Amino acid sequence: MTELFKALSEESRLRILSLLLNGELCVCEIEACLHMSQSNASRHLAALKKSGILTSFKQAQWTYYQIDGRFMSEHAELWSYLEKRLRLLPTYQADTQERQECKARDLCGSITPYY
Amino acid sequence: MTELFKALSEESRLRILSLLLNGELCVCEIEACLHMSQSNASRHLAALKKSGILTSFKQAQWTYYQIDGRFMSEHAELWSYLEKRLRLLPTYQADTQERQECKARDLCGSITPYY
DNA sequence: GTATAATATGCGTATATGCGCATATGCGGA
DNA sequence: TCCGCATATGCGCATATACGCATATTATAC
Repeated sequence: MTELFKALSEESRLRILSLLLNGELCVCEIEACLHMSQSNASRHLAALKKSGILTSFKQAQWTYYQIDGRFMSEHAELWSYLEKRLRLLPTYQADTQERQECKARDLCGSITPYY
Repeated sequence: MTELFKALSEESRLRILSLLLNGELCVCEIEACLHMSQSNASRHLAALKKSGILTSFKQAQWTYYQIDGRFMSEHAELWSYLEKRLRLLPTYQADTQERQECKARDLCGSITPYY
């Protein structure tokens, strides 16, 4: 239980989660949206995955991370709380904006081109 | 938001919260139930208070801590989640047992003698 | 196979956190 | 007012965590 809260007690990780509310992203996209170093992004994502909040899958040379469905169902109330609060983060608007620009620039060979 | 999760990401503090599910306790009772040092108990309680989860009131020379009503209402979903999970902590049964024995021994001049 | 790109990880450093010990502060009773 | 108990807090130490830099690993394209 502490592991879960530890994972959630870091601002960068909460911002990552807020970005993932709108669907999966690869490491380099997170990196770009949050202006953080590659190693830093990778580590935070690994931490969130280790705690059970995220899952990942590989597509070519990219690793995509997304919210774990099991996490959402097994921690439904916590997740419902998070979902609302993450959108209220002071950084949410700007980060989401970056996300769109990032997708528009098609950084990685977008795996989900049609939307 | 990270402040809240930071407060919750420590096992001793979660155990304290689990004890407070059954009503307010003073520092020395927490100390006795969880077998922790006085300074340690005091600090954890101060941290939980600072994060907005607990409130305190003084009664003679004792400081009593309890879950803050505002926290429960302003973070209703999180609280609902916590309430359930705290009772599932592996330490919950034993800690609660200690709590009863503690109350029975009437460590401090119990402020709520009749129940 | 070789080169290149994306991601993961080892290492060192700075900072944060938990804890014990000692001490300060607050409160009540003699 | 002086003493004793409950609580808070300063200090030092050990450990954990976040970060950057460099390097390893994995996958693709040539």
